[in-house]
Order: sequence, then structure tokens, then C-alpha cells
Amino acid sequence: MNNKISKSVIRRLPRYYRFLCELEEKEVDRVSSGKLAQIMRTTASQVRQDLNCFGGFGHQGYGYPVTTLKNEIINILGLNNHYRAILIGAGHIGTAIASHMKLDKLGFDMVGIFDNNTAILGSKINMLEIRDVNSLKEFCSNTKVDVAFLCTPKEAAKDTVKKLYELGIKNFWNFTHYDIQGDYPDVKVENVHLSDMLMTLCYSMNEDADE
Amino acid sequence: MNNKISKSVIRRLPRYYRFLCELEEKEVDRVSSGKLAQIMRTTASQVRQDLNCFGGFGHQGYGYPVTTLKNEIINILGLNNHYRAILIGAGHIGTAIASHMKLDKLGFDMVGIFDNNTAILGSKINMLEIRDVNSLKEFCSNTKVDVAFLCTPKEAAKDTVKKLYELGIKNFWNFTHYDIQGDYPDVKVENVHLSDMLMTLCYSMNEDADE
DNA sequence: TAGATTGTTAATCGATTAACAATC
DNA sequence: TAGATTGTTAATCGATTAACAATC
Repeated sequence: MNNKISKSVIRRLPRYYRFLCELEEKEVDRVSSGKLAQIMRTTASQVRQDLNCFGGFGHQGYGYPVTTLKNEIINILGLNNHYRAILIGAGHIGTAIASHMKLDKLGFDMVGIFDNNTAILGSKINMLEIRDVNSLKEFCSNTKVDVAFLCTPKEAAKDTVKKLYELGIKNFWNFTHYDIQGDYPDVKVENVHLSDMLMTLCYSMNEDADE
Repeated sequence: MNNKISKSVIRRLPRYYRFLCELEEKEVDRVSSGKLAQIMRTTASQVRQDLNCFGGFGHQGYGYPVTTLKNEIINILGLNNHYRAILIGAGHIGTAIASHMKLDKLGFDMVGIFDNNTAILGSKINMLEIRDVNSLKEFCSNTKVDVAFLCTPKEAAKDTVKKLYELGIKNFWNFTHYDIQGDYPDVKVENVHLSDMLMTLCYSMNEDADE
């Protein structure tokens, strides 16, 4: 069953999950691949292919049971894991991540926030004190950390990752333009390059004008 | 030359652009597809294919001139356009976008910021006053707006987009989970679904454990 | 000239879509 | 049973990689 799921399939799973949550809220208890395809704006064929990567959750002539399928996806993604996360860089983006996202619903517990700006050390975000980034080593020796959310300026990123890597942290949610994977091929990285995405939008806004 | 560039190519352009800027800063004045491939962590073949979509910028036996190529990409992406943008929702993410990103370098000018929280109306982000979202119509009748950055809570998104669409705004940078494209097939949307990306990271953190 | 490196065509690989027998 | 809808195989489509002649 588990013969290497492709990245494209994985990237669609969160969307299935979201839509299944919505269906569940509306107390819909079954859904066909056709209906799901419509919500996802794809084909029924793709929906069936995707879901079948993980096992036969559907029933012929009936469709897929919403709650069961939702729970399966929670399991596949590992949203019930409660990984321990730290935030490095409590600027605007870091603060947004730490305070505005429902991290616990996504399988993450924020356990520490670090910055190097002495002016904000000690103040709190979401009940968590902002600590000096120099206290990272000490912190990690007392607390297991699974993943770091990297929201520093680009210049600080390389050194910070080096430190974190040496402390055994191998998972990164990277908001900087520092190419972590390039220097550390064994880590797991999810990059969020906001400016890249904005440039892509810029291109599509341009597209029509060109013709 | 312009026979429909694929989305995959477009999504790589911002990275070419970034790396070319870095090379330029280091005063490198030419670069081969092989070297670029190494920086981009792809193949020389892909680099040449990508760049050739837009014209022959390279010279045999020499490579690509860094500055020329960078400027071409600026043109292709339209980063020299200065589109006029408004921000809807001045919460943490909205504020991060408006204050921390170098929007002008990416071809965007922030011209207005809107929120419905009366407590923050009138205060400023990056020299721009936060306006009442109800004054949108009036604002748009005086000021040309090309694109909206949508950073509201999900519940507010649908109504807000309806309003904006009726005011003639057809481009969106969407941070909410509201599916704009689904309701308005003619608009250009770039979605940023942070929680989806975090779930993807969650999956890859899980991956090893599973085997 | 010889070496390097492009532009471009062909080959491969992977992802999406179509089709349909199985079956609830 | 008849209709609906799955699981799965085959066909298509698109994107990536390899190869190589052209040429700076």
C-alpha cells in the first residue's frame, strides 16, 4: 500500500482534509469521488487515485464515509502527533505564526519563542515568553524540540540553522530565503517563500497585457 | 516564443531571479546553465529549457550574462510594473505583509489598508492609515487599485471578495481558505495556505517513523 | 584551433485522465 | 434487481532529462 506516495498527492491531502471538515460540520456523512472532485476542482478519477494510495476507504455504489475518511487523513498526515515546535524570530511573520494559527489543530505545540532583539525579550506572545536566542542550547537540553519555525532575517538564517542542526533539530518550516536543504540534505524542510509567490501573481497579472 | 509557458516554469522564475541577484551582488558577470543548475538544485538541461522559453539569452561556449538575464526575468515577471495594492485585514499576517516585505522591489505599491476593527482604525502601518473597510467603495472611486491582499478571517472573505470584485478588482493574493477561483473563474489568484504547508511538513516529519 | 556551452530535438519519466469490470 | 460508484488498469498528457549538433 505504501509504495512511495508522490509529493503531488501529499500536497492535495490538506485540501481533502479541509473540505472533509467542512462536510462534517454540515453533517454530511458520505461523499462520492465526483462530489469531492467538484469541491476540489479536479476530476473524480484523481480523487479515487489519490485516496486509493492509502487504502480502499470507499464503498461501491455508496461513496466515501466523511468522518472515517477525515480521520484516515488525520492519521496519514500525522496531525495527531503534537510535535514540539520552537519559533526563531519574533518579528511580524513569526508573531503571526505563533499567535494567529491554530497550531494545536495541526499537530504542533509551540514550546519556545526566541529572538535576538533585547528590546522584546521577556515580553509574551500567546502566553509564551520571548527568550534570548543565545539561550537556545540550554533550552534544548531541557526540552525536546521536534521542529523549528525559522522567521529570522536572511542574514541570520545560516548561523541559526547551524546551531539548531547541531542541537539535533532536523525539521524546519522555513520562511527565509536561506536554502537549508542545500547545506543539510538530510533535513526535512517546508519552504514558504512569500515573495516568490507574489512574483508569480505579478506574472499572471501581466499575462493578459502581453498578448 | 510565447506559446504558453507552463506553470512549473513560472514558479521557478522567482528563484532564478533571486539567485541572479545574488550573483550580481558578488559581481559575477556570467553563469553557465550547469552552475545555475547547481545553485537551483536541478539539471543544466532544465535550466536551458526554462530560459529558452523566453528567448536565447545565452551564448555558446560562454554561458548567460548575469545582469542581462536578471533584467529579462524582471521583465518577464513584470516586477517593474508597480501595481497598486490594497490590504484587507490588518491582523498579524496582514501587518507582516504590509510592513515587512519589500513590496516595491516586487512591483507592488501599497496604497491602502483596511480593517473592520474600530479599535485600530486610524493607526498606521508603514505610514499608511488603517481605514474602515466600509470606506472601500469610496476609496476605489478615487484610486485605481490593481490587486487586493486578502488577510481577513475566513468568515469575512466571501463577502469581502464579492465587494472587491464588484469594484472591479480581479487580482488577489489570498491568505484565507476561501476558494475565490471557485466562485469567480475569471480572476487571478495566488493562494497562500500556510496551514496546508504546515500539514505537508507534518507528513514528511512522520514519513520516516512509518517505515 | 580546441574547449566550453548553448539551443533544440528526442527519450524518459511521472502525473493526470479515461474507461470499465466489480460490487454494494 | 437496477443504479451508483468504487478500485484499478490502460491511455494520454505534460514535464523532466539526455543527447548532440551548432557555434562562440
